[in-house]
Amino acid sequence: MLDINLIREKPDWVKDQIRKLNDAPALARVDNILELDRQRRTLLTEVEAIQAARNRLNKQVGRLRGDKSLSAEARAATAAAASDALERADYAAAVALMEGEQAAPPTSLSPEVALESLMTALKGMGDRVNALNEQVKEVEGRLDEQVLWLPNLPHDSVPVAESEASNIAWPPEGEIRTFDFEPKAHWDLGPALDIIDFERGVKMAGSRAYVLKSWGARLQRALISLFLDSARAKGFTELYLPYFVAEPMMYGAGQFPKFRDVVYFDPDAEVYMLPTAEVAITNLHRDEILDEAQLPLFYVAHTPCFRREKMSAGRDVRGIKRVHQFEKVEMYKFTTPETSYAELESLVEAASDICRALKLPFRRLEIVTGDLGFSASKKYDIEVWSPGCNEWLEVSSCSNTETFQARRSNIKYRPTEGKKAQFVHTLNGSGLATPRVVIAILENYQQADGSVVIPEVLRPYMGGADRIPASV
RNA sequence: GGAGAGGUAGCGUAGUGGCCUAACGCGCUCGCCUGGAACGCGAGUAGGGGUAACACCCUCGUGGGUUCGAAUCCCACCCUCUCCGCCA
Repeated sequence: MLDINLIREKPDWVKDQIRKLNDAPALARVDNILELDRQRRTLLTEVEAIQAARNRLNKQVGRLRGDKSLSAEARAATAAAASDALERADYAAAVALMEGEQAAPPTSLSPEVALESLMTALKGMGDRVNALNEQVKEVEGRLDEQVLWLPNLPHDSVPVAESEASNIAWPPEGEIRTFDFEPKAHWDLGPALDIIDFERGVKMAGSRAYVLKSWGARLQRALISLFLDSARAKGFTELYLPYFVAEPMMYGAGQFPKFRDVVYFDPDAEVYMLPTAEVAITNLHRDEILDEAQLPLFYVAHTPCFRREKMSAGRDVRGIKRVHQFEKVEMYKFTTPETSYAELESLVEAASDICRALKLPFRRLEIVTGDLGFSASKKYDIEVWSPGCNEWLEVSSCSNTETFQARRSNIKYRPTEGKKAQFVHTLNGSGLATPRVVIAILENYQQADGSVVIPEVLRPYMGGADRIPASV
């Protein structure tokens, strides 16, 4: 979420930043937001003035009724005059009369009647406050809705370009193997090795469902353990998380409202299945004020991820590259603003180190403004080479969202030097996502005889086995 | 799922319609005292909105309601604890 003060104070700069994202609908919202913000503040000024007057008047009601030093005539006069002032909506005069700052002219009304009329006037004032508060709520609702649709703004270091076609690929690391036979794609290798069963997966759960079997299931479980251990060795605290969350968490992480389409929802329990562990970890410290001394906080969690892939229907339909349910290990950092960009670099390195350990050829992709996505200020992807599919597969995406998620989730920290609490920066990065790593291992480590060599670093997690045998 | 008890500022607690502009204790910060500390004494110590800055407004689990006025009364919901039932 962007800071409304920033939008109000530098609207043209904000618009320039959004233009870099190539997001016309978002751009159009800015003027709308400015207008709603103006309306909101105008209404607030009015309602708060009435509330302030009402608070003071109410305090005087008890005194007017109970003060024995006041004569019946004086009470009647004050009540009648204040009541008249309220009729004219002259709140200042009513306050002055009730607080005794201003003398009331005599009245012919009885104290009872005058008091009754004052009560009626005060009631009207209360009704007016309620009506205005309704309006404030309505305007605020529309304002929030608009602001929640605005994407994060890019960091100055992000290359400005229109689309993903311009993403900057860093030189690949690791050896891209040359085969003396035609390398197979995983959708052929998997069934041949009897470790991926597409047909039975689809039978049970529909399109894009799959079953990992035997060495396939074991390979994935080994990878998850490797990923978690690798992060833990770098100081990340392991978490076991709920796999579903209540709606506000989806807003907090920036999934909602824009990506409502991609999540699974249980309408009875009113909970949403995680599309990524990032959603849960972001909200771990929701509504908290952390001490600067606690920061940075590093977390890692393995969770399944559930995505409807509605918007990608028809893309990557073969194999297990794009599926409704997959496993991911997610790394996450809560940092101060001063350190977040250095932490982003080390986060990408942490993901890269896993590819190095698995001896998979990989490259870093520097994401340009037009492909940044909704929540990131800066983003790098890690892609591994997949010789069977003949493409680079995204296995990690590392982002610094700066205060974007922290604002939505209300996560602050108190600086050591006594200043006011301010928003933390949050970063997230996969480390890594399977089954894409399963794909890469099968395709990169396949042998002419149909077997697949198990990367050395994984063998301790697979009972010491060094190979997935070709025949069942 | 049933019964009961609760939810008040970092923590613990008080507060049953206006003196709550939320008290007190602990913790924390600063000052005095001291050679330096402890003790003692004094002051400060939630968040949000709003303003050029004040003023001011909102928040006592959440949302409604009653009332001139609600932490306090009424209704609904959420969560925690104790007991019971069911259960991997």
